[in-house]
This record gives sequence, structure tokens and C-alpha cells, in this order.
Amino acid sequence: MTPSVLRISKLTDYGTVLLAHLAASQSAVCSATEVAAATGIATPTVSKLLKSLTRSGLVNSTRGSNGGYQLSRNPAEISATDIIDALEGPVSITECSASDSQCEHEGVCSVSGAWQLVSVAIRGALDSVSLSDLSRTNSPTPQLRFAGLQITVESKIK
Amino acid sequence: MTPSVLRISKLTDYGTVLLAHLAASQSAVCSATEVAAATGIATPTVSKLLKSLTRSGLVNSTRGSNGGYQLSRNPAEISATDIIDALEGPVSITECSASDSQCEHEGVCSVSGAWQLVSVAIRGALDSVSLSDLSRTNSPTPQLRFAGLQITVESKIK
DNA sequence: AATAAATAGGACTAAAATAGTCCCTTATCG
DNA sequence: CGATAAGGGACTATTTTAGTCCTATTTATT
Repeated sequence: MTPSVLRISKLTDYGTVLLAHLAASQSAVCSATEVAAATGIATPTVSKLLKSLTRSGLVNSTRGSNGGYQLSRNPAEISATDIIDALEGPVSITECSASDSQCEHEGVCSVSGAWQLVSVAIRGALDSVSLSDLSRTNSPTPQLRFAGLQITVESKIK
Repeated sequence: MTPSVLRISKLTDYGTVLLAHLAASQSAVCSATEVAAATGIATPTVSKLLKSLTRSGLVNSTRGSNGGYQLSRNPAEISATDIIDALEGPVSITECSASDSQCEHEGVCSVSGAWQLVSVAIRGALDSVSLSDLSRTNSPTPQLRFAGLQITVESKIK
């Protein structure tokens, strides 16, 4: 009964929380320790994540005392895909569909194609959600949290 | 650079290959060893997977000699979601969004809502692909493999 | 009835991915 | 110069995943 398929790693989930915090702090510089305190995530972990978010360009850092982190662009311009790509590498659904992989069952496997198709669809869904959408949904009632949002998935298979 | 987010486990991927094989065998009964030989996946693994596919009702089994496995319904009526649910449990994107979980950061987390939203969108995409779609896409040219299929993901965020 | 061919169930091991911590270096402000 | 912060990476521990194997049960065939 663990979550599956669409599962993002815990770290990516944390990462999103961190980014949401940075988004909420407007463009103020936040140190790793501050973010850790605000989010309740352990400092070394926060530090690790912010470093890697910096490397992937979602966050800018300033070193030295009074240094810290800020978002590199507007929350509306950071998509879920950006975040996931930053923390987990490119989105795909099976080993086979990763560009460099060599599937042992190639001759036999009759399946990978449509997974990629699904992958494309999912990527579309992820592209359409931005960090500001992700942070905006913090309402007390979980079920109605998505009120302002509406996603239609329309699929036509000829 | 490992696949992410949408990643299904190797076993689920194998499972799909097995199901595709059963689909190709029409309604003939296939033994685990036969399926293993046909797909190139190790026999114990095939056996394990078919057992669990049986438990979840996607496959019917007959015991005793000349026994084996068959699909329980038409390939067109088995969706990607069915397969994933069967082999990995219910689809969701974060721990938080699993029904029974207790997120330690509940008070602080401002994020889980939209992940669930994405989750719904993805589930929609998965629902729209059937086992027959998954098996049909076995064409030699990877890029045009999806020719017969067209998925539109349409998302409107107000 | 005996035998052989299958699945059922589950215990167990091994390997790999993930999470998390820590240490040392570098930069910058006061 | 000292304090504060990020940068980089090594390292450990934990958890998940993959894979194997053993024993019991069921059924067809002779």
C-alpha cells in the first residue's frame, strides 16, 4: 500500500516545500537554517537540497554572512516538471524509455511504446502546474483544497 | 539520470510484458514456464508475478497439470491503472496523499494539495491506455510507434 | 492409485536506491 | 580577523526492490 508509479522521492517532496517557503518569503534571502526552522525539515537535509536546487538553477545563492537562498525566478514560472527534473533527473516511466538504456528484452518486449505515450501525457500534466499553484493550495480543508484549480485530461484513442 | 516520478518498478514493467504475452496468446492457457521462455524473464520471477496478478483478479489460473494462466478479461478492458494498482498498490504521488499516511510536516506543508491534483491528471492518462494499446505499439520505428494513438492533456488553471 | 505437472503461499537473501549526516573548504560581511 | 553562510563531497544507515527457493496443494493422465 505504498504510493506508486507517480511517486516522487521524499527529497523531492521536501524540495517543493522548501521552494514554497522561498516563494512565500518573496525575494528575501533565506538561510538554510532559517528554512529548516520554518519547515521542520532537518538542517543538513535542507542544506543538501538547497545546494542541489542551486546547481540546477531554480534557486540563487549568496555566500558569506547574511547570505542565503532566493528563487531565481517568479514562482509562476517554475513548473512541477522543473522541480522534478532538478531533483530527480528527467521524467520518464520505465528504464526502457530513458534514452541511454539498453533493455535486455528488446526483442521480446512489446510494451515500452505506450508507456512513453503515457509519459508524455503525464509530463503535460506536470508542465501545467507551477510552484505558485503548488503553494496556493494551502487551505485547511483537504478535500476542497483544489477549488481554484481544474484539470481536464482528455484522451482520444483512435 | 535515472528515470523518476513516473517510474514504475521493474516488476510492474515485467508484469506488463507478461500480460501482453497472455493477450497475444488469445485465451490459450499458458504455464509460467512457457511465459518465462517466451519473454526471457526468469521463471521464479514470472511465477511470482503471475501469482500476484491472479490475486488481484487480472488473470485467472488453473492448477494441476495442463494448468496455467489466462487473462480474466479482454485486453481492451484492462487499463494501465489496473495493472499498476495490481502490482504496486494504489497510484498516488506523495506519501502525504496516501490515505492512511500521517505527514510529519502537516502544519507546515503547503504543498500536498496540488500534487494530488497532478495525481488525478496522471491517473486519467493511465486510465485511458489499455493493455491492447500497450501491446499494439510494437512497431520497429520507436518514434512513430504511437501512430495510432493520440492523447491530449488539457489543463485549465483558473 | 501413483505420478507428473502445475499453481499457491510465503520465507528468505541479496542488491540497489534513498535518505540522512558530517566534515572540511570557500566566500563575504562587519 | 572572526563569525556566518554556502559549496562540495564522502560516508553511513535504512528502506525498498528484486530475485530465489522451499513446501504444500491441486489436477490430469495412465
